[in-house]
Amino acid sequence: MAARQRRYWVMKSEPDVYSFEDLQNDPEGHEHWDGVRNYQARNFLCSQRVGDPVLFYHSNTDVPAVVGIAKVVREAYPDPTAFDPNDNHFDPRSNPDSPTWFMTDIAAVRPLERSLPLRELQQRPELDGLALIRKGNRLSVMEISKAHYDFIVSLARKKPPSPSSR
DNA sequence: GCCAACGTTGGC
DNA sequence: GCCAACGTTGGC
Repeated sequence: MAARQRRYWVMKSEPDVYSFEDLQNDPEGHEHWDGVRNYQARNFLCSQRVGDPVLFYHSNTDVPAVVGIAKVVREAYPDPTAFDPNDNHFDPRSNPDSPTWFMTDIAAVRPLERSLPLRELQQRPELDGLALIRKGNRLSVMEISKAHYDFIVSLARKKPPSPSSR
């Protein structure tokens, strides 16, 4: 059977809550991505396959930016926080017999050579249409095209734009 | 802290 | 099924 086409992802996290450094330093080498309670993001999670590359994005911080590369190491399985009445993400409609919410495990691969601020990404015409830079975007898990993924990874190897050129 | 964008809820 | 109200996200 032919292998499924590789898909590429962006996953957002607030660095005050869980940063890329936290992922790198995780004693188990990976972290489960729980707490997703948006159907579109859930569907993306369930489409992830082991080995898929993930861009790690820091949101809700001084300089929102893509900071590192991770990868999927375990495919979707039920998110137990949905069953826990004491958890912030408790959802009484999800029951263990037919769970509504899922999570995947991801592991850090490496940090980018330099982090790429949202502001800079928004200025690159090559990234037109990228969901991450669309205003009002609130998804914590998004798909990204291979072209956009490759462009972002290569952009991190280039020098940042000089302030005078803005 | 403000506010725009968006998803969800619930009255009708 | 429509849509106003509300809550949340997240850039600024």
